[in-house]
Parts: sequence; C-alpha cells; structure tokens
Amino acid sequence: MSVIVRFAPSPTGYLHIGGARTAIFNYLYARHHKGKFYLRIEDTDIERSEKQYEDEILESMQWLGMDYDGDPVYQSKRTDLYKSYIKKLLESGHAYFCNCSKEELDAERERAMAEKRKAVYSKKCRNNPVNEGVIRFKIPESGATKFVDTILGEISINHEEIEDFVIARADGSPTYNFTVVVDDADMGITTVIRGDDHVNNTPKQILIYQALGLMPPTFAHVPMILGSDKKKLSKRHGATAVTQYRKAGYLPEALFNYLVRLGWSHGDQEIFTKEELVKAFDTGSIGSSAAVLNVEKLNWLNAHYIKSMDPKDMTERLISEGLVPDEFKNRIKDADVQRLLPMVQERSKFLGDAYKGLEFFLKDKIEYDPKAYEKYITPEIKPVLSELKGELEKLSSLDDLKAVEAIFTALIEKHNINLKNIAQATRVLITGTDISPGIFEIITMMDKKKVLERLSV
RNA sequence: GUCCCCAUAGUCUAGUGGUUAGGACAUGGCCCUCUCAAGGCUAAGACACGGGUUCGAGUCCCGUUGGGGACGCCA
Repeated sequence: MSVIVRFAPSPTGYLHIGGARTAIFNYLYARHHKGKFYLRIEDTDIERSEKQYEDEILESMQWLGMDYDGDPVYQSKRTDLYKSYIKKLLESGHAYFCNCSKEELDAERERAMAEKRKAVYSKKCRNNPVNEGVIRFKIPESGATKFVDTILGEISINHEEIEDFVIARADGSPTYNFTVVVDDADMGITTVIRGDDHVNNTPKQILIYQALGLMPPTFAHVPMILGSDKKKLSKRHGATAVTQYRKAGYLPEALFNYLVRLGWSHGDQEIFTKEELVKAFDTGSIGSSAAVLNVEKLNWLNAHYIKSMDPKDMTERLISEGLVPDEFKNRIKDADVQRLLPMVQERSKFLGDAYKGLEFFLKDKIEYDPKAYEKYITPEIKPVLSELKGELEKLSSLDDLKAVEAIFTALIEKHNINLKNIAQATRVLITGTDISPGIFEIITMMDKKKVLERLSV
C-alpha cells in the first residue's frame, strides 16, 4: 500500500519552526516511500483564519524546498461533507445536542479541578435530551482506547478521561477533532505525523473513525521543540517563525538540515543533502523525547552551507534575498568579485555577512573602522605605506601574487618591521577594517587604481 | 489538580544485555597564520535516583524524582 501523508496547518499565524519540522517529517516520509504529500488548510475557524497567514505558510514551505502533491484542500469549502457525516452520527446515536451554557460548563470545570478530578463534561444533555445547541460526540461509558504510536509506542487512555467533546458549534460548523477524521479518511491518509500535543486527541479521533465505520490511519506523534528553559518554544525564546530565520540570513538548506536532525538521527551523520535525507529518513527513528533548540548549532550548520555553496548560486541568492543594492547587481557578477566571494563565504555565518564582506571591494569610497585605523595606521608605518604604494605602482599589473609578496618582503627587511604590522595597516587602508580575507590575495584581485588610491595616506 | 508522554555531558544525539559509553554544537589548549574565519590535533564533560530480573544492565521490569504536553463552541 502506498503511503499518503498530509501537513495541515491552520492559517491563524505564521509557520512556526515546530510546524515546519512536522511538515518536513511528513514530506521526507512521503518522498522516502514514494507516496503522496498533501497540504490541507484547516480554516474552520473563520474568525481567526487569514489569507495573509496562508500565503506566508505556503511561501515558507516553498522556501524550505517542500513541494506538495495536488492542490491544497480547504476545510472551509467542505462544510457539506462534514454536515453529512454529522447527520450520520446523530442518526446512529453516536452524537447528541447540548444546550448547556458557557457559564454552566465553566463552573463544572472549576468544580472538577477543585475536587481533583479530570475536567470532563457532566453529560447532562446526554441523559436529558434537547434538540438544539452544539453537537457532542458520545464517548463510551467504560473501557479504554489503545493505539500503537510509531514513535511513542503503545498508548492507552481510559474513556472516563475523555469528555463528550463538541463536534459542531451552535451555528452548525464542525470543529477540529471531527474535521480531521473526515478529511484524513476522505483523503486516504495512511499515516498521521503531527505534534506531540495531539496525543490526547487521538483516542477521540479513533472513536469517531469507529463510529463512522472507517479505518483509522497509523499515528506518529513527534515530540515538541523546547526553548532553552525547556518550556514549549515560544516567541519569548527568540525567533519562532520560519520567515524570521530567512530574514536573519539563514539558508533554507541549513534550517531544513537542522530541524530534521533535531529529534531524528542517522548514526553519526550531521550534514545531509535533501537526497540523502529522502533516502535515509523514516518515522521509526524519530526520537521520543522533546528537544531543546540550539541556535549555536544551527549557526554552525548555516556557516557550513554558506561556505560550501557555489559562488554563482551564492550570488543569485544574495540578489534574490534583496541584499545587493541595485547599483551592484551586475557588478557583483564580474569575475574579480566572483574570485573574492568564496573567501568571504568562508568567513560568513549569515547571508548578510557574505554581502558585507564584499562591500569594500564594490564601493568606491570606504569608511574606516576608527579603532582599527588608530591601532594600525601609526606614524611609523605611514612612510612604509607610501613606499609600498610606490612599489606597487611600478608593477604593470597587480595580479601576480608572487610579485606582490616580494614587495612586502623587501619592505619588511628594509625597515626591519613585522609582516603583521604592514599587513594589518594595508588591510585597514584597503578594506576599512582589520578583518578580511588575505590581504595579498585581495590586492591581486583588486583594480590597481583603487589599490593605489586607498594606499594614499 | 487529573490524565498522557519523556529521561545518555550545557545542547542535539549513537547505543537495542557484555563498548576504554561513540559523534556533533558550544567551551579550554595546541598547530596553522598577515587579521578574522576555516581546517587539523587535543582536553574537560553524561547513562537522574532507588529497587528488582540476570553471571552481567545505559539497555528489560517496578517505583521515586524531575521535565513536558493535554484538559475550549482553537487547531
């Protein structure tokens, strides 16, 4: 039997990295088994659902490189389907109307907590039928529902712990625990891979499958991502939206790789291409404990992907991410800049660094880091710099590394100074700072006129 | 509070009864070096606790502790 999975976000917010991870797991699982990966937009909550969020979620998925099969399924367009199933449950006696007021229910809940009991509905309307209000699903009076979770193993929940939950609101619109079942069954979903926070919903849903005479899928509940304080990851821990990571200069490859490895592993391997992941991934090897997000490791991966990226691709990426001003969009593709780029990539943690490292080379005028200038451009070194300028000027071209090095060596000997001093001073004058790729290499790559100009002190 | 789940270093993890408990990030040191990175080498650092089962337990069972999650006419 072929595998069919789905990712089912609700467009009530941006794509959270936790959500992104479950999407990735679904995606990888489907691709690994050569099955289908569907997308379902859970927009039954009309009040809170917004098109803008939906767009952002779709964009984030695309950015991460997840393509889904077929067209997205919108729950808001399937009310008739849900209603026909609700009617079935009503007719078969698996559901009933309830007109208890919110106040009544709240009071009941508080009382249950105070009496140290599980807060479940009293079943008042189940025992005294009414014919209006919300519709509740009847949970069997005794027994338990068990299922085998691919990640967590066997899970069993007693029916006394589950309340007769609402499957349709007073206005007739269906709620989550009911629509998931109808849709998963209708879409032929074979495996549900979702967040750990749904474990307690699973028995409710299995009971609905049974009441409807449908076959439940297998379930794989992936543990949560936690913040550094081990609480559920939220905004106060820092960035949680996929788009925030994009804006901060992370590569989708890095985020993707990081998120997969958070809670899943394959021997000692840390770095995976998507192809390797498709080949190696399976739900059975997802860990069963929650994982703390570690930005340092994400940064390490990001740096790795940045430095291993082909300069041509990096150039395109810098442009498409809007990091390159219009005036340099063509210039950045020139051969000299392209030669410098890998050296800059090697030193970059984020996309922004990769562009910034190029700026001194692209711009005509640079600004000096005052501290670096003060430290290295000393009165003693100035005459040597002038001399350096004179010597470089004599060369017909600066692109011979050996010739450039020879000039520096000669100056060091002549003035009995350290290579460090002259190299750092030259670096400050040419790049504006005391941190850059090798200064000799830079000189050989740079326009001669520009080099001479900057060496004028 | 009730129920469900989880438990190897600061963090992510390998480990499926016999290992000097392996790898990665972060941290310290060394090497390389014109700066900064990168890279190489190296150091320190873990089986939460208590009972069992077993010749033998990180690994199996029970309990304790700790942590997380769920308890909506949200999804």
